[in-house]
Amino acid sequence: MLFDTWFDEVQQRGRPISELPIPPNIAAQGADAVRAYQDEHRLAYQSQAPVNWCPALGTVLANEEVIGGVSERGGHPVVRIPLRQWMLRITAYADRLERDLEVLDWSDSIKALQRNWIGRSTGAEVDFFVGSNPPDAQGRPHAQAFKAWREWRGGNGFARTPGNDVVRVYTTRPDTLFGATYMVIAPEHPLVGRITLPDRKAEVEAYREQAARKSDLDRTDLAKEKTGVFTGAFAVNPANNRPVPIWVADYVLASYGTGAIMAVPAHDTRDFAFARQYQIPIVPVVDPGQTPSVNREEVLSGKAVFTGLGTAINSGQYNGTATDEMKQQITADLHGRGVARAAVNYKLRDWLFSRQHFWGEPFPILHEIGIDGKPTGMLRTVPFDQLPVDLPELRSFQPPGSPEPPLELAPHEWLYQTIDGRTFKRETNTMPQWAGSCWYYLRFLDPKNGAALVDPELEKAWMPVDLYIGGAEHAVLHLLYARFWHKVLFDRGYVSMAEPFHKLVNQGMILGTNGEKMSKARGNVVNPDQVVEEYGADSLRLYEMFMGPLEAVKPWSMEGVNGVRGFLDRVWRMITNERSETLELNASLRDVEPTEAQRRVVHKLIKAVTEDIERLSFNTAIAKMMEFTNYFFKCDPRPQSAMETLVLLLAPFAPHLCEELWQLFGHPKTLACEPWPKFDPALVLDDTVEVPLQVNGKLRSKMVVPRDANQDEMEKQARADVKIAEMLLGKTVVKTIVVPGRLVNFVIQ
RNA sequence: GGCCGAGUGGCGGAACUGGCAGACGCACAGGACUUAAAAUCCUGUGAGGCGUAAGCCUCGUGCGGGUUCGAUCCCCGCCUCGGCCA
Repeated sequence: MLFDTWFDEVQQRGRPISELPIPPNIAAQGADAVRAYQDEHRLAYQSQAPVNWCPALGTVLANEEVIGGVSERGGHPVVRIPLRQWMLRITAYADRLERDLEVLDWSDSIKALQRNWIGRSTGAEVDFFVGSNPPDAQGRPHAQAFKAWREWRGGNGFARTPGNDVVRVYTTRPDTLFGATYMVIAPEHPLVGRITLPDRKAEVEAYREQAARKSDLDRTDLAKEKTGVFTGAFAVNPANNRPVPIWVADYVLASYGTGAIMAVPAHDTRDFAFARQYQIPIVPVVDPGQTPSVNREEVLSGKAVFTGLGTAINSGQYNGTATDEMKQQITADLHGRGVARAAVNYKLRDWLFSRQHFWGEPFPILHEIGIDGKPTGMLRTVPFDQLPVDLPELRSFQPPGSPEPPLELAPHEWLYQTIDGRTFKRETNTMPQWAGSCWYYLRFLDPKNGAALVDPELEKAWMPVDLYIGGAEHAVLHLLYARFWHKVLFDRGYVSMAEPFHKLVNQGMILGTNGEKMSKARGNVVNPDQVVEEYGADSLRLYEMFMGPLEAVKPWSMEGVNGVRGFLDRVWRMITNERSETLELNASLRDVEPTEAQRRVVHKLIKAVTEDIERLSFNTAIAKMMEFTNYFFKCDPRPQSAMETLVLLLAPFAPHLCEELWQLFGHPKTLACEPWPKFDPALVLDDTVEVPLQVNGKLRSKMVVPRDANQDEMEKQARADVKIAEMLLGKTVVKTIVVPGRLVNFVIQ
C-alpha cells in the first residue's frame, strides 16, 4: 500500500500511484520511463544508504550495536558501506504529523518530544556557484561561467533541483550570509570528487575513508575535536560575490538538509570551533547590542561566538537591519535574482525500512529478472491472493558472510517465480521490528479476517484507541511511525480517522530496589514470575498500582509488595472465616441494612474509587479502599452489601481474590458482568464540616459548622471560639476572610 | 549546551481549582494474645522546645527572593537529580 501511494504536495495527502500526473516529456520516453518516474514518487522507494557492515562477524549491525567504530559483540571493526535499501517517505507527512499533534489528548511533554524530533525549521536554500567544469588552478570558478550563470538564474529563477554547477545549502540564518567565510560539504557529498584540486585528492580521499568508519553520533558529538580537509576549491558567496573556500568535514552530515552548509563562524558554535582550529577568518555580521551575558566587544572582534538575534553589520546595504527582518529581506532579494528561496526543513529523515536480517516480515515486492539473469529494475507487488508472504525454511542461519540479506540463500522455489511469462525474484530484505507495531492495533480489531486488513465497520466502531499506555521509550519512534502509517491508510480510505491514538499516557519506568535502572549488568532485576510465586498475581498487580503515580519513575520495594499483600489478607479476613477449615463467610457478616454512617462510608468509597480510576490515580484509589477496610474491620455486624460493594470496586485491582469472594457471597456468575456500583450524591457530602480558624494566616483553632453555613454564620461562630476570642481581644481586626465551607481567617494588627 | 520532568518525614508517596502539609502503605516503638517466637489485633510515630498532665509554642515541602489575608501549589533567580536531543 505504501508502495502503491505517492504524496500529492498540493492536496497534502497520499494518493494511488495510478493517479500520479506524468509530465509529457516523461510520457514521451515510453512505458519504462513512466515506471521509473512512478517509482521515484512512491512512499516506499529504493535508495543507496549506508549500513554498518562488520566483516569479521559477517553481518550488518544496527546503530546501537556499534560502539566507537567497533562491534559491541567482539569489538571487531565496523565500516559504513552503501547498500540498496528500502526507504519510507515519512518526511512527506512531516507537516501533518506535526500539525495534528494539536488535536491529540497527549501530554505537552510528549508532544514537544515529537515536535523536536520532527524538527521543523524555516530558513532558506541558497545556491553557491562552483561551475560545472573543474575549477582553475587557484580553485576558483571561471569568471565567464559565473557571469553566464548569474544571467541565466536572473532570467529563469531558482532551479527546482540544484544542478551540478552549484552547492546548495540550507540555512536557518540567511541573515548571516555576509559572514559565510567558508563552506563545508559532507564527505559523502557527490560534488567532492569533481571539485577537489589534483594536489589535494590524496588527502581528501584519505579523509573520506576515515569518515566512513565513524557513526553519525561520533561525528556530531560536540565534545570531540572537529576535523576536516580543504578541497582547494572555492565557491561564490551570492551575497557579496566573494569566493569562499570549500572544506570537507564530517561534522556535516550528508543526510541533513542538503549535505552542505555555509559556515558562519561568528554566529554558529560548531563553525566557530572549526574556523579557530583551521585559522579561517571570522567575520561578525550580527551586533548583539546589549544582550545580557554576552560580551559584545569579543563578538565584534571575532573572539567569541554569538548565536542570538541582533542587528546586521558588515552586510552591505543591510547594515542596521534587525535579524528577523533581514532574514525576510535577503531571502526575497536573492530569490529575485534566482539564487535562493525560502524553505522549510525537517530534522526528520526518511525512514530506512529494510533490514538484512532473517527474522522480519518479507517485503511483498518482486524484482523482474531479464533474460540475462539480471534485474531489469522493474518492480511489481506480490499478487494479492498470495499475501502474506511467509518466510522460507532455511537450512542454515549462519551469518551470510556478505552484506546481502540472508534470504539471498533461500531455496530457489521461494526466491523465484514466473508471472505472465516473466521471471521475478523476491525482495530479500526484511522489515524492521517497527513494522508490526505500526498496525497491530488495527488488526487486533479483526484478527481472523482473510479478506481485508480490518472490516471497515469494526474499524469505525472501535477506533480510535481511547487510551494508549506505553513506556516513554516509544515517545518518538514507534508513535511517529504508527501515526505515519495510519495517515497513509486514512488517505487511501482504509481507516476512518487521521489519528490512531486519542489519549496517550506514559507509564514511568520501574527501577530496581537500589533506585537504578533494572539491568542484568547491575544485578538488580526483579523477576515478576518470582513475585507471583511468592506473593500472588493479585499482589504484584496491586503493588504496581499502589507504588505511586502511573507516570512517575519509581523504585521497586519488596517490603511494599508485602504491604499490599497484607491489605489483601485483611480484606480476606474481614469477609471470610479464617479459623474455619472450609471456606465460609465471616460470622460478623450479616444481611442487615448498613447504618447511616456506614452507608456514607460506602458511598464515599464508590465515588472516590470511580473518580480515581477515571483519572488513572490508582494509588489513591487503593489507599481509600484501605481506609474503608480499616473502618469496617472494627464493625460488628458487617453488612454484607457493604462488603459486596468493596469486592466489586477492588476487582479491577485484585481480580482473582475478588472473584473468589464474589462466589463465596453466593453469586453463581462472574462479577465481571456486574454493573459498576453507583453512589448517591446525597450520601457523599457530610452535613457538617470541620474548618480551620486562622489568625494572620496561621492555624489557631478549628470548628465544626453546617456544610452550607453562610459567611455571617461562619464569622459569628469563629469569633465565639474561645481561643480565637482570646487572640482577638484588644486587637483591631483589619480584615476578615471567610470562605464558606472552607475556613475563616482574621487579619489583625 | 538546548528542551522536558522531578525535588515533601527514616522510605514509597498524599494534598484534585492558592485554603488544616504529611492521607494510605512500609519501617520503627509500645501494648494485647502466646511457655516463647512468628502471625494477628490495638495504640503511637515530621523536627525542636515548654508542661506533672490534658495540652501549648516554634520551625518545617531543595536554596534565595517576590506576589497574597494565606504558597508544596503562582512569579523571578539559583542548586541537585532524571529523561530526551545535540
